[in-house]
Amino acid sequence: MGIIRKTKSVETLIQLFNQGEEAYSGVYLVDRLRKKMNKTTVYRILERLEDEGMIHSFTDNDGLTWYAKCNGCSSSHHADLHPHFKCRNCGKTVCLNLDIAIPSIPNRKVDSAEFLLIGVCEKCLT
Amino acid sequence: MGIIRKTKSVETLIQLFNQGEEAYSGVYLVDRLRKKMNKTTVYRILERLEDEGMIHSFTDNDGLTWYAKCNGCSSSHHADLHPHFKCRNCGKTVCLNLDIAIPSIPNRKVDSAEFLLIGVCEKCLT
DNA sequence: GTTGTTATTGCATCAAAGTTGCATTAATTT
DNA sequence: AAATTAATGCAACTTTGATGCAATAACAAC
Ligand SMILES: [Mn+2]
Ligand SMILES: [Mn+2]
Ligand SMILES: [Zn+2]
Ligand SMILES: [Zn+2]
Repeated sequence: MGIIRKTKSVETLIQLFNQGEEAYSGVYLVDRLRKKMNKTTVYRILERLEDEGMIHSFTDNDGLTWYAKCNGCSSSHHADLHPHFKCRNCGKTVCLNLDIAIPSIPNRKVDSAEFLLIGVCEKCLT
Repeated sequence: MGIIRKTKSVETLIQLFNQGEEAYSGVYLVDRLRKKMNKTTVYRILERLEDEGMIHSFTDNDGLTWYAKCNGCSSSHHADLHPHFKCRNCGKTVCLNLDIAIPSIPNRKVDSAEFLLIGVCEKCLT
């Protein structure tokens, strides 16, 4: 699993993620690429890019899945323990380059965490 | 909005939440109460209980909605800024009575946060 | 207790976000 | 250039939840 062939569709998505540090929801990507590729293709490429360690995904408070470029991940190791920020006004969502302290909980093993901050972004504040 | 009439179905759900400190997913509740009430009714009562401030909801990493009893909330004020823990083995999910420090982010206003810890619960560890 | 009002429920139907099976197409290998 | 097989498109499906509407049942007024 993972990307094996560099198709036109794969290139399109990779380029999109490399453009900015923004995160994109699956829904948004399907709509934005509607004319270039099928929705099934979008989701399958996202899955492969994630397997490869090129992007990571997370779930927002509405249950939607978001995707963003990884920083220092590989197919063998996904190191994406950072919070995300979602603007409840414009929807723009980004990765936050912050360390979050994972609280240790007695008698439980914590493997991963999803931390989503919801608020108003810089643009929407002014 | 909010509960107005104490129906049998409402009583059933309230009792369920008062039994333990566990969280329940909508899917689980619909299935568990399948013989007592319609799934539409389950979701509508959950909505009303949340409006009332009796329960709160959050979204897990699979996009499912979970519900749990509130501690000190009212219809006017929902104070549920606490993390949740989900066992990836048995699925059991609970509220954690921990303070989480909401990081302040320059130029952004943070209103709320969802913090989900994923790991293995006490029972599944042993 | 009976009657009237309207919140609540059940049922059918719909909607959105993905997922799956399968035939076709197009990268990549030989 | 031909063969191989990963990737794609399309249609159909699944799951979670929401909605419209007629029937029912709380609750208030008498
Ligand atoms: Mn991220
Ligand atoms: Mn909780
Ligand atoms: Zn914004
Ligand atoms: Zn467990």
